[in-house]
Amino acid sequence: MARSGATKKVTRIQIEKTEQILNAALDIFSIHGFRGSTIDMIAKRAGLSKPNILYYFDSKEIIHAQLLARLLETWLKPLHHLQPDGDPVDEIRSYVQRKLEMARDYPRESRLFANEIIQGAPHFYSELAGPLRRLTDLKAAIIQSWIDQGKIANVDPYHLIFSIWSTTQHYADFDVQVCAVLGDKADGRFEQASAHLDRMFTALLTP
Amino acid sequence: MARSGATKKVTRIQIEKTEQILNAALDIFSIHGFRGSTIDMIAKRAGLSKPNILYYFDSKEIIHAQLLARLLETWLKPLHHLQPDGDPVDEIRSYVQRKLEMARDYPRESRLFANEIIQGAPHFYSELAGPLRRLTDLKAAIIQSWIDQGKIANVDPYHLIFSIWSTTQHYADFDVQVCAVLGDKADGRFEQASAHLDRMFTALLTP
DNA sequence: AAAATTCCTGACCAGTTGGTAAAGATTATG
DNA sequence: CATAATCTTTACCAACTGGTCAGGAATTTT
Repeated sequence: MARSGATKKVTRIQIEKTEQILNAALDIFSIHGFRGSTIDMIAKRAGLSKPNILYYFDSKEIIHAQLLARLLETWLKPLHHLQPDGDPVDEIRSYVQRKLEMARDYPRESRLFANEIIQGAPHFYSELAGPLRRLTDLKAAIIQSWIDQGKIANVDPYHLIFSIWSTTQHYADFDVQVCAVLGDKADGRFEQASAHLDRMFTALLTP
Repeated sequence: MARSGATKKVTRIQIEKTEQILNAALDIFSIHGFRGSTIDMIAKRAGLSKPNILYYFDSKEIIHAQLLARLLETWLKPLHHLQPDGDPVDEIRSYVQRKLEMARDYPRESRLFANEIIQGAPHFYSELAGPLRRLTDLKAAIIQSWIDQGKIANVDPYHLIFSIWSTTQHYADFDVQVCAVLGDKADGRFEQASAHLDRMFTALLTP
């Protein structure tokens, strides 16, 4: 049975194995989505038996929930960095770059997120309507104040943020398509994307 | 047994029911992906029994394959419209608008596509590397020629196209997130997006 | 309206899936 | 080193899944 709360002591093996399982589960869930993944797939990937997985996590749903819970934290971090001081255009440009780096370095997390949202966020809606919305409101207000001060061009702050999310995550979620279309030019795709997106958002925002 | 090729005559009922089934299947597959969907779900949605579904389509995979086959056609149509004559900036702007209209009017198709790509395009890769790539190459060349003639700003044609795909499809695939973040402003999301994307790509492309 | 064809259903099957129970193997602890 | 606690496996189960089949119902054709 999975350790619940603070009642029992956490052993070395528990730490190792839960990490191992969550890592394997991220591989599987990020590709097949929740319903398309099986505990056996996760077990095989983790090099453990199915009942052994269920010794550490009470159910498939709990593994998934734990991955999503970890995810939001990682996911919102780059947006937290967007601060009112400093040059506005540079602030947004470097947010774009951080987001693109995340797409490059954490594609599994991006796909897990995308899978969940596409399916209507059945396990994640409260996080969207709660923390994500609050943070977005906060940062949209900062962007709006820059607009009001004439420091950046007049854009819809929310849709600017959507554009940043979509263009950067595209390079994680749709990587197969990007590579298929680029062919042998695909090797440098993240550098090309970096330059392109920098140019695009600079052009949009420079007053 | 499913009618194969031109050997047998196609009846009225066959036309109605196959349409009904494909429509229901699009509902289901676009939400749950291939592995996450069951024939029973499709049957229930179509108001038919499971064996009845399998009377018209030999297998679950064939239903999915047929949806994907129809999809590419619809999907590439807006890009076909991008023509070398006419004002370059306007050509691209209206491509963006057509793509956004598709995201608004055909969100299920967009999600079916997204699900397939996120999972590594297991049933669709040849379409990506074949027709999609060829068409993209063609249109990228047109865009490049506009750049060479100094009619639009210097951008990477491929990544410009990726930006258009990602920003527009975002409003279909991530609709739940968009609505959750926008709250009561969500009603006008497509009009806002239209104005925002028009501004963004105009700013990017105007020389 | 009879015959031929097409359509539909209930019962069924074999394989998969999430999850359990109990007993054995390993590790930590007094 | 004995003993308690933790960890792992084998065997298993009930529900679900894709798909089949034989026969009955509806429809079309003659």
